Amino acid sequence: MATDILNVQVKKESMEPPSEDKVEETAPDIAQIVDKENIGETNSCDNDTVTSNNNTEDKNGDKPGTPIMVISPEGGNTAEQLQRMIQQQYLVNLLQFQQSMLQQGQVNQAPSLQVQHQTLLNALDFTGKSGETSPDSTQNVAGAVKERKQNRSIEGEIGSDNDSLVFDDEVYSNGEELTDKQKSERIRHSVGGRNINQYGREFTNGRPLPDHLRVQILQLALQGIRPCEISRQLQVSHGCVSKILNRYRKTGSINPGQIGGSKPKVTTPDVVSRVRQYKMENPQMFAWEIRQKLLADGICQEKNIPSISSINRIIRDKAILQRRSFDGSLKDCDTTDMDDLPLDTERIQRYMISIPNLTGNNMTPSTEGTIIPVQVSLDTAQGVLVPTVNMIRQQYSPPIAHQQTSQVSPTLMRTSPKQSPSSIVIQGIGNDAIKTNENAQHVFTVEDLSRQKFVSENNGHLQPGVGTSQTVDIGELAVEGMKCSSSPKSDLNRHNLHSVISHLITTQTAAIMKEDDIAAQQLQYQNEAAQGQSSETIIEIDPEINDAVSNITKNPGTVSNPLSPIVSKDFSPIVQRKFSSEGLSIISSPQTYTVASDKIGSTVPVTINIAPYQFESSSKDNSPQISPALSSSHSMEKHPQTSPQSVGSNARNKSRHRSRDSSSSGSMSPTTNRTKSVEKKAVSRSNVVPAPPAAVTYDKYAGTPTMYDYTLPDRGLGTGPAPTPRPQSGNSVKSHSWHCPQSPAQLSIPSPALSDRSGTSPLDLSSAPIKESRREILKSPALSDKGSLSVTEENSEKSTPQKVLYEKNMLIFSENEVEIISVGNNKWVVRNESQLLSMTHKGKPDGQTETQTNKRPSDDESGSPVGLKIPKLTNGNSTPMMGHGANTVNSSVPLTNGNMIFSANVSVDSPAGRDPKSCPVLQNMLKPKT
DNA sequence: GTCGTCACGGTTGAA
DNA sequence: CTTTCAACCGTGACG
Repeated sequence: MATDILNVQVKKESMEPPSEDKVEETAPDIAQIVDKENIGETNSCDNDTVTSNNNTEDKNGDKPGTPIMVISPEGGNTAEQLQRMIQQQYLVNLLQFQQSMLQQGQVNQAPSLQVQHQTLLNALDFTGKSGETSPDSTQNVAGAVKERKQNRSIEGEIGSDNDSLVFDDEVYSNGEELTDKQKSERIRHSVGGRNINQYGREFTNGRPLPDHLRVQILQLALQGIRPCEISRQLQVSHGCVSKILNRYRKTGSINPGQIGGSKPKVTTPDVVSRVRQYKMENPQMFAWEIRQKLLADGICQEKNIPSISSINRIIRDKAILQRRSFDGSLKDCDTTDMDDLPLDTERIQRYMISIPNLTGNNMTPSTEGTIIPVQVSLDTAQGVLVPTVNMIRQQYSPPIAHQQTSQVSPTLMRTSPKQSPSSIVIQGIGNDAIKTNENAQHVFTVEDLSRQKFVSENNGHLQPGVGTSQTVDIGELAVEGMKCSSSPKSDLNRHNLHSVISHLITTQTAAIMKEDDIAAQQLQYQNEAAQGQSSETIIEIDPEINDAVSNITKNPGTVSNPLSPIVSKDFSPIVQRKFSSEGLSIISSPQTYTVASDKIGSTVPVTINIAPYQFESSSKDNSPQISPALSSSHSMEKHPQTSPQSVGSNARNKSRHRSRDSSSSGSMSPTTNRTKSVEKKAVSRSNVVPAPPAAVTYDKYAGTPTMYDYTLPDRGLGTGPAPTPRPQSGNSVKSHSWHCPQSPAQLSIPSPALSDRSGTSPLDLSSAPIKESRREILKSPALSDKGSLSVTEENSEKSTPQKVLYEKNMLIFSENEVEIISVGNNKWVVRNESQLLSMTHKGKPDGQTETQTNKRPSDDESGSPVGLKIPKLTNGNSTPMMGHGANTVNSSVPLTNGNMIFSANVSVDSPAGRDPKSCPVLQNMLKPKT
């Protein structure tokens, strides 16, 4: 009351200081003060209602009933007023406290008022030298106020005090009689940032609790009063009381923290240069290693050491700069000679797909026609093939997206007018699920890409910068992509996922192809495959390719034939899983690096269903970072000459073949007539084991292919412990960058993975809450159908999962696929939401792109917002990329609270006969959010 | 009923 | 000067 009045008077009217005698009142005189206050006809409320008051007139300025004690028209200077105000407030606080004690019958137990007096002052600790302040000394108080002015805005402080002290008479007159509804209503109608909390006390959102209340909270707590009681008594939310008391316990202070302002910048130019230097000296260095080195070298101290993310940013910026310069160099290349190169585009495509990092990197859902160029450069110095991935970021977080676009390889972005009739849609590359669709409507073939100036290959040598010098650790890129995923959402992608999916299901379900159609497509595809037109089903190894593969395999580090971007004719590692006999399939491509001397990007249209995946972390067979599907592919890699049937269980093989057939059916033109003989032929051919490209790569690392799953956490950037090499060499993602000499734990870098998982990398999602729906999914018809194995099942067979990383579900529709990843409870991530969105608008294929020349994203940077104008890839027939809306805006938008987004594009294949709604995950997603 | 936690909407001030 | 961003705030809901 009195306190409130005082504060209000000072702040609002900033005028009359309290009468001098009041100021000099000391604790023993509280009774006197009380009397005066009461005399002041200020309150209609009783003494118990300490906070009640009549400040309304303060607000309104015209309301009678101003306490006498406060009014003093001839107020002194502002400092004096403030000083007096504080003193008065302090006294009132004491009064309130005493009253509270009385209420609780603790008055006798309370310390003397003098003691309380001093205690309160100490608790306030205005200047950090609270012991010097004394209510008896006006000068001291004034000094305290002055010091406070220096540290914090005195106005703000007063204002904060006011926040809790100014009450609306209307509110207060009702006092506790207000119902919750009324209170909430008041809060709703609060004006000027002032609100009324559930206890009826007015507060200003965002401003700290006034000091006197803080002190009271502390005092009451020290008296043994329970927080809930304090909360009620002081009309402060219990959360606030808890917070303040916790702070007091932890820090010994009840003062609020510093509000606003910025931390001193730690990424000084010196640090930046050092980081870049370290990275340049050792490109495989992890961010945490760099961090450690900064400390070791004395560049930084613990207090000003840049964070892992900062270091990564520095590195990324550097890489971007390099990429830009690299792109510039590519522009000068003569590409005319490349147009007629007889490249096997499908193989290139497959290899593209097989590259592990594509998934993780392609965080931003590419718009249609997005090509993810992949460079596999030869690190001759180390005798290791170092895959380099160029990411095309269509958009997204302005800074990142902008940077990412610069990484696009110009060669890939240039679309050759010549188009292959194969009509392989290049939409993007799914990291682990690739499906070709016979219905591919988007014609942008790998051949197109191949016709692009594949730079140096034609010249028989790797171009500097393309190869080793421009090598970018895939892990970093993947991490970068991951980070990108968390970037701000695109405003253009505000579509409600629920509505989108609903629409999808509605429209796509009706369009599901029938079994006959699927079979026909399979036949066609197989026929074509037999003719060597389709790489998907081609299992027979082309002698040339085989030789090339062999050569590369034997000399992985010395492969220098630029004209052999394709090592293997068949992308055998693509593991296809058919989950049902209905033509639904999930295809996982083992992520293996392929020896492609240039950047290749491709997309395969895929039809799908709902195929739940589960990634499980395991220190045993399967690395948690590799999808089960990849693991399964491993066996193939181990036995490259073994026919697919010999790999794994019969059921698996069967399912694999089925899925292959199913998926492959989508990649061919439906116009071709298919005969049974052709089918048989194709089948027989399919038994021939293709040379696995995986064998070509990374012999240095136990001869295991380097694979990278988008599930991989930050590998190269080191937010956590360096992942241990995968036990299964075949599937393990191995790169020198993985071999960390020192665990981050030694660096005191917190990593949840340390305690319970030894083989996971820092950003491993396994830390994310696990959906318990695994069992559900296994039970779901989609997976249990006819004994077909789900990836999850397969994975569980191989190893005992210690922790489920997350759950991935594939929404597969006739021509599109949406990958939905469940990360924790009610947290969903849609990897290629843009596709999802574009699917819903598929009725309006973008026809404006027909003649448009593809431009590098960097070219578009200047003119348009990043990601808004996406280069449209067209085929030679000027067929616009369809179905994925060239104008579709990238949207790795976290659903709900999804904190991670994986936006790798996944191609889709022929329609599946399964009802998408059978997916439990989808069902959950479609549930109205409560 | 109590209490810790956290999302939310807000404020603040340095960059 | 405005904008951005990251700190903080108290509240209220949740478990």
